[in-house]
Amino acid sequence: MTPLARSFYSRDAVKVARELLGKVIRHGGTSGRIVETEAYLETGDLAAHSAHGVTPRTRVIFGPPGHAYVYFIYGKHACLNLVAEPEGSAGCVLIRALAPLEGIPQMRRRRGIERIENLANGPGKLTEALGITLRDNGVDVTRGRILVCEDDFGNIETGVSARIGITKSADLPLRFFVKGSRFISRK
DNA sequence: AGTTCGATCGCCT
DNA sequence: GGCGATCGAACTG
Repeated sequence: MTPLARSFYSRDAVKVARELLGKVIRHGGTSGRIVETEAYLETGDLAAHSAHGVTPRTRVIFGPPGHAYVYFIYGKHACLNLVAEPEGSAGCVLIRALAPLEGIPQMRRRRGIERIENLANGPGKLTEALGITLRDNGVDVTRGRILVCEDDFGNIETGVSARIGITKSADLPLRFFVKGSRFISRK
């Protein structure tokens, strides 16, 4: 399983979000297939953390593509993004759900539940299942502790919808998911 | 230094 | 389907 090249990420964030479906994320002994993503854009997107420019938190988003942007939300959860667009531009992709592949017993222990559909069917759940924390912010996902690899699955039927859980720029069709997957966070 | 608010989750009814 | 937990980032003064 070869990691995706940096050139994969150095493109339009919408394209990257779509094409990440079916790819595999690994961390430690755990991995999962991406079944749900959301794109966050540099322009015309008030929901993006980067909407108000570079801050200590958002600096990674403006940095080189193919790195992890991990942020803390609601006093509890870490969420994983992959930085897209060339360095200096601010697109990124939120990973919202995974179909668990390897290390499922460890994921069950970390999550404290059994049901496989619920191990990684949400942005806060999948970081807990894979053991990804704020310390992984800025990691190079083409060669670091977190790796994103080519898939060997067949064609994917892609669904599109508005993004989940936001109030600003809420109607843009920037959520992508594997149609019919049992592992997505919502229909 | 104080305030507001959030790209969520899980428990409760 | 509704809501409280929980805390850091960003903004205000």
